[in-house]
Amino acid sequence: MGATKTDLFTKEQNELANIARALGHPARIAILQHLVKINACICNDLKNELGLAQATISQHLKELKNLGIIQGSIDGTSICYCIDPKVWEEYKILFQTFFAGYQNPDKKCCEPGQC
Amino acid sequence: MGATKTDLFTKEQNELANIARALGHPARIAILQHLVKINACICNDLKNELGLAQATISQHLKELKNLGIIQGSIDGTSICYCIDPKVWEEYKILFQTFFAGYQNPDKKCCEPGQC
DNA sequence: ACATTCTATCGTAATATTGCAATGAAACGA
DNA sequence: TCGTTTCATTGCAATATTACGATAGAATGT
Repeated sequence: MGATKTDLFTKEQNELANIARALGHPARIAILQHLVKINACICNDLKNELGLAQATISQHLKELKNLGIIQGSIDGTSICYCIDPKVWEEYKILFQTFFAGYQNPDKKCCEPGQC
Repeated sequence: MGATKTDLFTKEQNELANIARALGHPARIAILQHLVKINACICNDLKNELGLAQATISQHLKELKNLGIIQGSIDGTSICYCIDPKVWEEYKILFQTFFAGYQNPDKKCCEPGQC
């Protein structure tokens, strides 16, 4: 035991959970926010921006790239990373849909005798 | 090493990452979706709904309760869980804001010579 | 060719997460 | 009171994540 039992859940549940888990680290949030802020590609200033080692940043970038939300292209000795607009939009809608599903019920929840 | 270096990041980044990580498991997504679907409190049918052991479900519920997105109230021998509308709305806006920050730039990203 | 720069990968250690059986604790009904 | 039901907690094992130093690979400039 110890591994997530993905087979118990739907494809959609696993997908949303995967995206959420990828966003579930402040370094990766910071990377994405930085990319959003400059609204362009970044090449080498990530090590100064975050306080982490180069190898660690590379790992986080790899996860975000695996998720598809960022893309990298080689530019000489450095690599340009930027947000993939399509995937960003797709995930945005996924979260929107998830959160939009809930409507605040007028009747109070978890009142005695309700269950 | 091995622990996340939360001190390197802002409170907002850590908060968003924490929420995302809590959503980063299909069982917890499934629990929330189930709560959304019935739009009321649940008391005991979670073990049948998911295929996990009671102890495991209890753990996931605890995490969601710690996050604040669900609340539980005692009803006899069972416990009613339901979504906390305020927190749900708060997190909904947090993710909306995060995703809304990015505007698809008109110029192509990661073109040669751009960096 | 050689040194330099930038990034990915490997190896390793520390820590966190996931899952379950077993055990507790609290409320209910007979 | 005693057994039942329901959920939380504990203890443990398996797996995943995080972080970094060291190393390797690829492109550039001299």
